[in-house]
Amino acid sequence: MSVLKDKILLVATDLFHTRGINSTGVDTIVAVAGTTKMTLYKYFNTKEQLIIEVLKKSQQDFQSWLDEKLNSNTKKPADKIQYLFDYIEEWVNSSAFIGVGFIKASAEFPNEENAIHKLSSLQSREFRQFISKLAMEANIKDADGLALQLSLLFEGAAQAEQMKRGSGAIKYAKKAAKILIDGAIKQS
Amino acid sequence: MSVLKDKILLVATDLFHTRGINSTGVDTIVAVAGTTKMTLYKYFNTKEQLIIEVLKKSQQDFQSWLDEKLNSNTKKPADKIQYLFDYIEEWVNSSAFIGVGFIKASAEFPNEENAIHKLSSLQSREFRQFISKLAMEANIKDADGLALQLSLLFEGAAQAEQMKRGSGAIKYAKKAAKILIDGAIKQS
DNA sequence: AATATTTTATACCGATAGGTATATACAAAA
DNA sequence: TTTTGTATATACCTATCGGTATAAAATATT
Repeated sequence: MSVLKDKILLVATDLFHTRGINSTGVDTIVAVAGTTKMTLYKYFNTKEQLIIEVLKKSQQDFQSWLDEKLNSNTKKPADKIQYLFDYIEEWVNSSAFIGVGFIKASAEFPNEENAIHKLSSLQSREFRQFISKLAMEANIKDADGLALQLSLLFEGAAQAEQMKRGSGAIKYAKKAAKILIDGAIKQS
Repeated sequence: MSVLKDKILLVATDLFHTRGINSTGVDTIVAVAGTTKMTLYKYFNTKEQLIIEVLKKSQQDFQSWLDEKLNSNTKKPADKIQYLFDYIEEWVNSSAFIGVGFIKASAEFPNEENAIHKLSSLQSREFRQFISKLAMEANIKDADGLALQLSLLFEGAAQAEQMKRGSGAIKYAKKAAKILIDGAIKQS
């Protein structure tokens, strides 16, 4: 990938999170990235396409980071779900955390027919399925149900952190997750 | 309140939720409301002021509805928290539900210094305190902690419903809430 | 009925939105 | 060294943004 395309993606990601997507013009992006609109539109057909690529990259980066964290922990796969919120907490509390892309995007593009909204919805669903897989490996009976509940805690905590940075919401989300996981295990 | 001001507020509320706040221009609002910009700017100094009044009214309406529901149920105040998510479910599943204003607004105005963001943050905090009061009346020890957890479920479910209408997330949020409430009561 | 006052409608303001036509700078290939 | 193709920069397009000056219409007062 071109170094400039990468720079544009990086800058756009930051600006979208700190100023909002619709409030960030392409002129601002290229100015901060130190390039021009012609260059931007060479790599991205439209602003919508840029938004979509930003969202995809953000989610991929997070998933990769999370996968590695979970795998570096050499425990049995069945135990991964127990550590999920520890890593989520680490991620949320890291200085690099600037929010969850698909949460913000779905708010700015509420129309369910919109391509960006559809992608956000898909990413949310995929993350839930990822949790569900962890739950299944932990032999939890209602894996999908637990995954949905944990994803609500995750999205709620991300939301809370967006409203007030350093809210500490994730700490309580983690506690709630433990209660729900333990309860689900008992019934399995 | 003037009938036209009321109409503008109503139309703006709907458009903000269905199209997004930043994506809805004042021209569109007055066109749908059947009036003109001069009239709008007579009642609201700026678009920001209109947004703020829309947010305040939305939250007041929801709180009033919820209060009445909780009070019409003639149970002891200590039991109200047990029914909280039943009413939230009713509200979310009603056809009138179009989302939670402060959640969307905080996503569109991420800057913590922004007046709209500050209001969103305040409303989220106030709702959490409302839940905390219910928890205290139910003699729950860590009322604030439980309230925070329940608010995460609430905001997560609202988020999920925003991503995919009719997701059924609220049903599982309700189940999770029951587990957390029962657990908190046991420790009190 | 004539005047005074408020409300509404039209037309416009500069700034910025996303996007592009054209020209120039710069490589690599010949 | 000249040619050829690609990447970059400048300038500009139309549409729309939030907001307003001004004039017409409607209402109230005398």
